[in-house]
Amino acid sequence: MAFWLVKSEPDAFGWDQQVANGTEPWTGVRNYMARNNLRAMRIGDRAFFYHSNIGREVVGVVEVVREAYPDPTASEGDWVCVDLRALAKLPRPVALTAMKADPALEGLALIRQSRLSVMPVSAGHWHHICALGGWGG
DNA sequence: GCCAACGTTGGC
DNA sequence: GCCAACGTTGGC
Repeated sequence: MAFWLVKSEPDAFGWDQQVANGTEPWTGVRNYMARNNLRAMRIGDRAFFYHSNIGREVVGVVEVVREAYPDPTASEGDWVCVDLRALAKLPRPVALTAMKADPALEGLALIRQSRLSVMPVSAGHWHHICALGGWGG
């Protein structure tokens, strides 16, 4: 199983909506590196749900339930989306500032490459952030 | 609201 | 194919 992190501005689409919808097509990615990451996702992979701009924290965990398929919101180009299902809310959201300050999370793509919207997370980093969030999952 | 980072576009 | 201009993202 691989681990990922996806970003969303809560203004546009937040964790509460993800939970309300259950399964949600993760559309609108228009960046090649992010697209490559979407394509590499496999059913059963897990991803952190991160609130950018407002909150700036990891708030929950989602699971990949459908692998990459053409993004219906793209009028041209070969962009893809995946379906993500809400799995768990973190008992304690993990703030960007906390992750930046944590030596165990050195090299985290979220910190290094702040503009990427879909990124891989190493197993080590994944488990560390889960622990910070109070989630045993 | 500002600005740095950085991906994309387009002129040459 | 280089590089300047531009647009967008996202932290502060």
